[in-house]
Amino acid sequence: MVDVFRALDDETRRTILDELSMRDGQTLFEICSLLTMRHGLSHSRQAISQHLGVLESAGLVETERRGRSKFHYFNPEPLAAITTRWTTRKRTEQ
Amino acid sequence: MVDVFRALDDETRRTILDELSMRDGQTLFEICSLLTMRHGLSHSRQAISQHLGVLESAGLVETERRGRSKFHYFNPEPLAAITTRWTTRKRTEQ
DNA sequence: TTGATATGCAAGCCGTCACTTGCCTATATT
DNA sequence: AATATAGGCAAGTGACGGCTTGCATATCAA
Repeated sequence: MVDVFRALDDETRRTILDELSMRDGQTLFEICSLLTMRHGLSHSRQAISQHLGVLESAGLVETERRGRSKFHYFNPEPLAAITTRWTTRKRTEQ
Repeated sequence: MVDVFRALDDETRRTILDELSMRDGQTLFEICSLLTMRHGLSHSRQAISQHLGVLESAGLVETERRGRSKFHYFNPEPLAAITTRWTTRKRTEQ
């Protein structure tokens, strides 16, 4: 299990979330292509696969397998806990 | 310069933000005490000092020096950019 | 069935991060 | 002035993370 904070601490993973938030349901190869074409990130397929594994482990990406393809979907729900941790907190006067 | 995502990718730093968000203007020694007493984190003074440096470099903590003491203040503003990056984004239909 | 496509598993390398240790500077106290 | 307090700087260590490489599995097409 990877927490949301670690999952977000990587620019490649953040860019993957950018792409998925714009266009859901992409496969590993499609994501690899977009990262190379639009962001100049030339990583191996396995590197991206591991990144997607981290994002899925943190609950930020959900997957659905059909045939030999695996489709990835962005789930923004875990992001809510980040800000609420420090915004909705009672203050102790000094 | 440290970005917000890296600064948040550490439980000790997140706990420091917890403490500062509850009670602003604490010194290094006060923060060290709280981490040991209330959270069982027994790190050296230098370790906490380095964490505060990271948080300050990310803009999450601001400091004010008076005499030989340095007071630390929580600044939640950089947190806003995290969620807005993925929530306020136009979606491309597939 | 044969070959191509889409992905998974695992080991290894290398850089970075968190933490410690030792020493130093500056301010306050007596 | 001498001592104590609050913090800073820098080098070293151990562990973890990101990436690659090689091989394996599963599905589709011809």
